[in-house]
Amino acid sequence: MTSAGPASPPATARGRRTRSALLAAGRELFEECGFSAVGIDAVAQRAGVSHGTFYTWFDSKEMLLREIISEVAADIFSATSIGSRLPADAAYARIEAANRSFLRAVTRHSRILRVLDSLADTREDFLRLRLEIRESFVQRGMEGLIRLQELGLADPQLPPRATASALGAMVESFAHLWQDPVEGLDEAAAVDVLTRLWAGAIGLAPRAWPGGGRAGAG
Amino acid sequence: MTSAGPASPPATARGRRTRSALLAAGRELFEECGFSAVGIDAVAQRAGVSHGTFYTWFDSKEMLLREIISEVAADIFSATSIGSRLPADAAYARIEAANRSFLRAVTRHSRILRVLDSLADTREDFLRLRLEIRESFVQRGMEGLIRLQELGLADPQLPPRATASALGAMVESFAHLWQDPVEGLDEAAAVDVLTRLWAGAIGLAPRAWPGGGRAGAG
Amino acid sequence: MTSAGPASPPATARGRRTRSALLAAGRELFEECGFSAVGIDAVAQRAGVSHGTFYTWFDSKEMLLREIISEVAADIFSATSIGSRLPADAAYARIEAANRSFLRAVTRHSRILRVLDSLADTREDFLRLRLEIRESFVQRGMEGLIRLQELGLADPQLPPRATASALGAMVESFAHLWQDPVEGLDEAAAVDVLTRLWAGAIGLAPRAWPGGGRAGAG
Amino acid sequence: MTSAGPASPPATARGRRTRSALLAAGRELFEECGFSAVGIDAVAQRAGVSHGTFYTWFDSKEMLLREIISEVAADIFSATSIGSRLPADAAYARIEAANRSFLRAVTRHSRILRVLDSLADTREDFLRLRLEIRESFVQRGMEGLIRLQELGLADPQLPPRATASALGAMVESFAHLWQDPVEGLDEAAAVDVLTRLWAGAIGLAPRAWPGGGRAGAG
DNA sequence: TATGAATGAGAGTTCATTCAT
DNA sequence: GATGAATGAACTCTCATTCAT
Repeated sequence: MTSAGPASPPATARGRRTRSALLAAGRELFEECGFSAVGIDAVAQRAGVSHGTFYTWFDSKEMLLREIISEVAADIFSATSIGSRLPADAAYARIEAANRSFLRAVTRHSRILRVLDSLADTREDFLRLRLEIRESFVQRGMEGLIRLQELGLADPQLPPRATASALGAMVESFAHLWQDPVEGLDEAAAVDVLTRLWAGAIGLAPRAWPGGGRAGAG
Repeated sequence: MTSAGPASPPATARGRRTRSALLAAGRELFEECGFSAVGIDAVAQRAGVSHGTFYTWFDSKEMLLREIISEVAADIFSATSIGSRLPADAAYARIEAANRSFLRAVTRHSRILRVLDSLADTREDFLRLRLEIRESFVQRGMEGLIRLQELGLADPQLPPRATASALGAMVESFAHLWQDPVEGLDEAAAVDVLTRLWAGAIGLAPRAWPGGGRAGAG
Repeated sequence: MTSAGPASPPATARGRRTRSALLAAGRELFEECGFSAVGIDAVAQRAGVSHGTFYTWFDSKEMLLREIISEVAADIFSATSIGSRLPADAAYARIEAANRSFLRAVTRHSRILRVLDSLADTREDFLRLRLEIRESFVQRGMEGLIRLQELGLADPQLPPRATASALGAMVESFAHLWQDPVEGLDEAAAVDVLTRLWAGAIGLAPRAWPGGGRAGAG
Repeated sequence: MTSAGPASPPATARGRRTRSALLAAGRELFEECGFSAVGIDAVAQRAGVSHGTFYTWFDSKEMLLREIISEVAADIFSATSIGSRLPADAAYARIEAANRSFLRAVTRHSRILRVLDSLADTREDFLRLRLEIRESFVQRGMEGLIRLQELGLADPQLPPRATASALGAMVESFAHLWQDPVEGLDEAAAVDVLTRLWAGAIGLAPRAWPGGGRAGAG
């Protein structure tokens, strides 16, 4: 996780308030307009401070974004690391729980993550940041898959890393596309579909499915 | 598909050459640096003409990108519409063929598609363009799924549109992550994994798999 | 009168036609948009020839204007030099005739004269051109005034040159303000007012007025 | 009168100084070179600031001009609205006073008014501004004429509006032509001539003239 | 003669950043 | 800490003019 220190840490209550206001204003504006379309003027104005004050708290526009993203990353990390305290045989339920919390986390930060994406395209450091965020979820999926393969509950021919990458991307992309309850799917339904797809994809054994197997297909 | 007409079409061979050179230079630079980091000067210089000449052929930087993307879109459309002349029962093979050509097409244009992505974030018109490009593949996947569901060869509980969206996103995202033969997967292996995931995800019936079923799992 | 030679004189009928078309197009556009807002492109396009052809016939945009103005100047000169063959005692009628023809001439060329004005402001050569055009009318007014003063028919205290300048400017300005039949005055009425003002201004003796004097004023 | 607000009003003495310097520099340069020939760089340089600073105080070159002209307009308005506290029978003296102050005001701003003229030719908004400036003087002349006509002291056949327009234009044009003490006329003489012409033009009754009538003519 | 592509100086404008107060 | 004025590099775009064909 990249550290994104302030120009100098706030020493007073007023300083803390100003800094937070800038952080919040920046996040809102980046989400609304993207990175390059947002000027320092706009950030300062929305935070209710003058132009120059921005540089009291941040070294640059980029550092502001970096710090915003740090917060987002921390939130996503915590979303992907909790849970998993389910009994080992409840594979399906664990996948479902993981999908739900990741879907929620990504949806919550969808817009700012896309801002990050657009910078990750050309900037090495942001790319690393981007991959780190994904990694926590992918890692977890990979470990789960390996365990299931070892237990003979998942298709042993699947390469764990690539599989987790692909399925992680599936969930994440879906979260972005799904912005608002598009396609008539509420969260529960979305999680349901994604989990069925995931479970099927890794060939999760019928006895590990809720109801003991998959309905309908041959 | 948005039309992206030139200021005026070239009337001479020299004009055609210059225009192409600008198009090629633009594509290279956008891929290397992203949209906003590329100046007209750089494009003109790489094309070997003066910067004023750029405006002989394009109304703006944006129009240049639009035209580049038109070419990309056309290429992806053709990649996703050919084939599928396999016998109706060879479901797995058809999915595999579709995945292969889409994976190839997206990989081929990976960088420029990400440039498009970054603009799609804040610009309505580019977003539409982006969705159109995806749509051709999603549409095809959806139709295939519906047919299989009707034949009783795929999980009937899956909502076709959302499923095709999610799986399409999986393939596309994988293509982006997979930039260079990362993870030790060559194209054949990548297509194999993705197709296995896809087939499993939709619950493709064992008798439609190559070898009559999936190895190993439960 | 400033000569405004072409880059080279037209040697063929086609050449003559092209040249005229450019001249006409230039005049129309200058009148519609002013000098600096008109591009060579626009002139060429309206004349129905290609961009580069313009320079076959004119050295520069400025030379085009110069030539257009030459035509205008010639027209105004002829308008201010004809007539005056009225009997010497018909002073009022002569003033009226001069005013009418000048008013007409200026009205006819009102817009292009203002284009000239705007350049005359900062360009010595155009200023000279501008003054020359005025001069023909002023000169005539001055000579008339001197004759009338000598005959004891006009206020002898008026300095001829300044008086003719001021009254000439009055007629000319009126022509510009009067663009279209504004103020409900038709040409006859306008000429009538201007002539009454002129005659009164120079103190034209009552016996030289139509009807032997001015109505009403004590 | 069009308002021409700054981007934001200066909050410090330094800001006020800079803004004034830009205004003064702009006025000088517009007067010397005309509007379109003056670049922002030149204005900034003459004001002794960097060109970016210009945009701290003005939104555009056009707005700079607009503000300069606002000042001019205000000055001319005040010049044409004061005075007229002379006894009602002193018609000639009142005309003379009005002519003097208008002549002075226009002379003072001659060059910038011509810049305005050149823009008024093609730009609706500047035209309106131009007419407003004239209007204050014309209006006053018209009202004066009507009163004199009612008192039987001026030619009743003259249409007030057109008459005031024409005579106003006479004075204004004279001011422009008269740039420097050309024609050997000093201000007093110029005012004298213009007032004689004006008084004669409207047929001001002899008893209202200084000395009880006009010397010499018929 | 006519064409249309190429040129490049120069325009107006933006904005991240610096700094004296 | 906060302010707001100043900076200047960089940007997109225009257009009068040149010239090979």
